[in-house]
Amino acid sequence: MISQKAQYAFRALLALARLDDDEVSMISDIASSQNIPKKFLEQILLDLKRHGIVQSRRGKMGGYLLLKGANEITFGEVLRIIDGPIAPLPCLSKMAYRKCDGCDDEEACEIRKVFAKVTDATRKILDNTTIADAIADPEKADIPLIA
Amino acid sequence: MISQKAQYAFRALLALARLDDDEVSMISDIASSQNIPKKFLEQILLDLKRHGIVQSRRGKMGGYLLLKGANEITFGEVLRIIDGPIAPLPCLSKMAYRKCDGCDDEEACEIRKVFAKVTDATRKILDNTTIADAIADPEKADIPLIA
DNA sequence: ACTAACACTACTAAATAGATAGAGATTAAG
DNA sequence: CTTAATCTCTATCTATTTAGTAGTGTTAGT
Repeated sequence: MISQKAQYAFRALLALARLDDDEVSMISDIASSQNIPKKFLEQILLDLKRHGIVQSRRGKMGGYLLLKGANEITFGEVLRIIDGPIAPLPCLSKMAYRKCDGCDDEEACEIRKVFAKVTDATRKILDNTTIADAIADPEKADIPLIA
Repeated sequence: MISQKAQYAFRALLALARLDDDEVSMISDIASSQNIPKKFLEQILLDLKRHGIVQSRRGKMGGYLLLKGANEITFGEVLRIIDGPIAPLPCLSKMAYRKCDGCDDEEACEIRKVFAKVTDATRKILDNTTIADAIADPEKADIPLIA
């Protein structure tokens, strides 16, 4: 399961992606429209800001907006920021590789082989689906990415 | 990430699958050969037993062995027993469906659509890979399951 | 200056993960 | 039939993570 926090992050980003150009959205507006606890959302957006996904304007008339284009923000990228590694085993993670406890021979590990397939399949989807794709026409989203 | 417990379960099952017919393996042997805390493994095997995956013999000369054939035990099945639902969102789980908090229209949810693909891909792999497959010749394991 | 907005840090409660402890039940062997 | 080996079961424990709350600080528009 992905965390509640990650779900909130996706909801917020989808909301921001639907804004018109140069329009901003306040934390409290996103919080109420997306059913997210305001103070929690604050932290999430701040985190996304630090990672270069969104930007903010302070003071009156301030708010949040995307920094990158919606078509440049992948689900994988966001999930890694909020929830950490996508790989189901530490030994399969690119961003946080670690040998599994008590595993001597990684190359021979049968468990690793099976979950390597899962990881590949998951990455192919999440790293090739952007916020823009998700908002776009559902029919289009089903067209294979690799022609 | 799958839990440490699930990793232990897989290691134990792979070890049991490598036994000769009618041979049994003691918890302590599996624990020491697979680097698993013994008392923890006890609980895991008991759980697998209750779910009809392994069987046990008590008393002297006792131990554990598989109940089902290694070619009938899928990774998905084991993972569901130990870690619970495979789906990354509650609204995508078959075994433990639940509406996501604050989600009104499930059919329209863009997040759900993206993660539905992840879930399908993951299930295809985990529900079609058995303990026997994992132990078998690695070349064979790469042959697509659906011809 | 006032006020509306984001920024930051710290704290907390509940759940989960990863065990550990110890008494009980069963069985083989002497 | 007693002993020792082995699985069975329930309870407990600690650390970490999750999900959130609180409060103070900073910035910007009017």
